[in-house]
Amino acid sequence: MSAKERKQRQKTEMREAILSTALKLFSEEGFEKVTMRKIADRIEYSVGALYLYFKDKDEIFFELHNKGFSEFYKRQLSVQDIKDPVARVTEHGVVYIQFAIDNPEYYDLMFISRAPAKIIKKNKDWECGSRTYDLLKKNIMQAKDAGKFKNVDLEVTAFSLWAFVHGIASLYIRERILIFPAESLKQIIAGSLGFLQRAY
Amino acid sequence: MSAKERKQRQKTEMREAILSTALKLFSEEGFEKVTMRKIADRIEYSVGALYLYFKDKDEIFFELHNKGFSEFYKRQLSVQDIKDPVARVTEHGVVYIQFAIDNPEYYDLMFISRAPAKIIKKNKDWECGSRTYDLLKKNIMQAKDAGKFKNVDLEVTAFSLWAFVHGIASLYIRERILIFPAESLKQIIAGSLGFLQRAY
DNA sequence: CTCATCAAATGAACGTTGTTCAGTATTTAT
DNA sequence: ATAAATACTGAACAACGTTCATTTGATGAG
Repeated sequence: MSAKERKQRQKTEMREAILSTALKLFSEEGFEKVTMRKIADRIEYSVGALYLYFKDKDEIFFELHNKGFSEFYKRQLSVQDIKDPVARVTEHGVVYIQFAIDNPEYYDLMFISRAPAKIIKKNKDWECGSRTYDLLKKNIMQAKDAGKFKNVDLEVTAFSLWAFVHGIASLYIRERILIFPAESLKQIIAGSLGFLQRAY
Repeated sequence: MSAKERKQRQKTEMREAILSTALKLFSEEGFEKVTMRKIADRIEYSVGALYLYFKDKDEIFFELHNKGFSEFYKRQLSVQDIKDPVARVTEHGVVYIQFAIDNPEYYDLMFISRAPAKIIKKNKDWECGSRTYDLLKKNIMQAKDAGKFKNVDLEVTAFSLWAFVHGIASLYIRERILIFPAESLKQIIAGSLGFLQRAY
């Protein structure tokens, strides 16, 4: 059955080619500038060919959104190196914001854009996101054992921390904090992460 | 000079007609579905006519964004009824999120969408936003006098509170919190506002 | 009242976009 | 070698924001 296997391999190879080309365009010009025709041009196929491998543009973006989460999870996992569970929780936030700053296009696609939302809705569980979320919750629980986050629900705590860092990241990416001069921005963000720790 | 005056009046009337039609479409179908042709159809003018009153679509959206801020400020101003300055700060957050839930399209345009960003950038100061922000800072200072927010910079505090509620609002609007069942969502949000108070 | 002037409004046209599908080329199986 | 299945093409479609040569309609002068 090597024929069928090869077929399968070629199919996934083509999918990968499309995705990596989309990713390149996407990083170069931002995901709003990525068009089906540009992708097709780069891989030297016709536009129509793309639709043999992906249902529509949103499906391509959904796959990129997954790739983003894979990189995101890797970064979040690195906080486990830290011994102190409380510092670990804080580091989740630092890493979160750093990811958003380093990969604004990815972040946008993952947490802001409506593009992959349809599929997220359909899948209902959003597995790629919850993996990281579970990690955060685990570390919050360990911080609880160390005496922090007393008298507050775990779900509420996790959501609060997420909302906080997402708020910072999304205001930054969608350019709503031009009020602050670029120099002081870093300090304000660092300061606000400090502020949040008062709630521990 | 009544002729010129009438001209002027007609000009602003037309602008208002365009804006209110755009607003209607916008509330009915969401701002991403609003097209120049649909606006033109409704007011029974040709597409080209719109461009005699607005430079481009973004300018229309920028005006709507301003209208949104006007309503937003009205709501935020209502917190001044509350005597206790600390409760007042908390109420800023409650009102903020309620506004986002009641007017998701407005909120999107005001704080998430890229549509009015160009003009925001050009104007540089974002007056409509800073008016509310100043109100918040004033109330934070009064809460400081009442013994809260000790040892933390005013700018950092204000930004932190904003980022927090914006995080909640934007995750809600861009449908990233489908994880939580709809029933418990309200409680989680209420809980997280409680969580934030631990940092006061 | 008539006519020239000028702003206001039109709508066809342009260059995009995502998506489709009848037709063509290529590969596979007999 | 030939038939069947699969892969691919690219013209075409509808909808988008935007532009501009043309037409319309109101205004004021003679």
